[in-house]
Amino acid sequence: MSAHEAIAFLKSRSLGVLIEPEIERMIMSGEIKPGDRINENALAVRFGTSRGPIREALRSMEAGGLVELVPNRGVFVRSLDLATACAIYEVRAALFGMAGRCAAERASQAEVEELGAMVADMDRAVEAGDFETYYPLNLALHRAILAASGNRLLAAQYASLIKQLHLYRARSLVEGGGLHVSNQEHRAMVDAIAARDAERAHRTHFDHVMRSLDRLRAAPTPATST
Amino acid sequence: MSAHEAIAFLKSRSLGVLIEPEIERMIMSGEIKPGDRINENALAVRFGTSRGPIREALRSMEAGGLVELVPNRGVFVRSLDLATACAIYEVRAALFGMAGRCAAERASQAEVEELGAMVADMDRAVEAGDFETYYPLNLALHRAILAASGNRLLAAQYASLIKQLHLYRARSLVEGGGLHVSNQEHRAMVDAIAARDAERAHRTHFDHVMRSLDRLRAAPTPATST
DNA sequence: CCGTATTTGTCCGTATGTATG
DNA sequence: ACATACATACGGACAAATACG
Repeated sequence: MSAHEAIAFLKSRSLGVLIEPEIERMIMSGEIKPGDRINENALAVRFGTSRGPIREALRSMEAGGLVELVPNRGVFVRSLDLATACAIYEVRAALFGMAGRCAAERASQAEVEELGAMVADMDRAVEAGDFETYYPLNLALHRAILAASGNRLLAAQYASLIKQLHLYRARSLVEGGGLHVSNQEHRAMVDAIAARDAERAHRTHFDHVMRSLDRLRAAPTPATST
Repeated sequence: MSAHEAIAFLKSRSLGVLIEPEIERMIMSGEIKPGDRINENALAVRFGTSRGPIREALRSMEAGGLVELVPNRGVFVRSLDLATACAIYEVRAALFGMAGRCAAERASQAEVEELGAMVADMDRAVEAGDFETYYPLNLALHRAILAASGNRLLAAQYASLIKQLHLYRARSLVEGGGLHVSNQEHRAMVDAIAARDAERAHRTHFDHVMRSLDRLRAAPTPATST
């Protein structure tokens, strides 16, 4: 009875825990934008609860870096400037490099083959010029590498950073620009993992993110429109 | 008027924010131990507030990895097993390596000299066999390197990991064992920063933590007493 | 510069779920 | 296995601070 299981799951969790991912989704989808103030009462009526669980969820999200709590003023969706985005990229590079190292040491053979298949799919997407397919594949590859690292904390921290990067207004430039030329970097990363070469995996994964950081720094002040 | 400033500071913060570091201190000092359940009512009467701010503070601490919230059961001080502690060490190594790299690129000359002085102090403490002095110097050196990295997020994440490591029951073995022989590693780290050699700084800092991880893994199941 | 309205911060009461005898 | 005691989870209301006219 999946219905009973679902109800049991719902009842096994506090409302705050259930509400938190919903608010996250509202931020990620752009329904609420960086800099916007979040009205506790509005959210409470929207979710049909009181303000207590809302406040708890927001408190948890503050620790995750998605919102800022200003005393007696309210909670604001965090807005990242370029310098902060670069700082996040540096941490991300460190974590991703470590993920590559751990994956080279600990990934199962099945995981290695899965990574190789993903890069092959991305190659085909690049050949076909199909960036609508390439972008989610890119995200999936990164997630798969973090999963293959066998370090849950590493994966969680990395995922948290990715969420925070969505709060950088000009992120479209970074996401869109130059991705098609970087699949050879993906190939080098997965090759190093397949060769069980921890040092090379570490370096290729680290450099991959650091090159993205270079592009981010090089990007001029972007046009804010669209 | 520091008194007025203090009062203004107190009033500028919500109670939950003020209570959070107090609960943290109770955990760090051992007043509440890993695995213990935290009674919200008891904390509320202790701090002279209602349970609302307590719950908010605990919710924030959950995101920091210090406590676990079990629905309808309560909050428990997190208890780390060896595997989780090792996972934290891996993330810590990644962050610390990046901190060394950034410090080599961005530390001010004054900061470099300060780091050198700290290592010299630690050398003298080792010579004198004064480990009561050595240990806090060791912590201070690590903090100074993170500060010199110029990346606030990096420093915050690293500090969070150090807090979490206090929840590993057998940490005394890691803290006490083999520290006196590692000051040559500190010397190598600071030398690399002083030479502005980012690659070497990255490697020496990374290896420094990874060697600690090796000692942690090599440590047999410890005696739980004392 | 002041009064008003809105929102946050806090407290308390009640219900539900868990643990224990 | 049942009933009791206890702690948590939620809702609602009051007070304080801020923003606006």
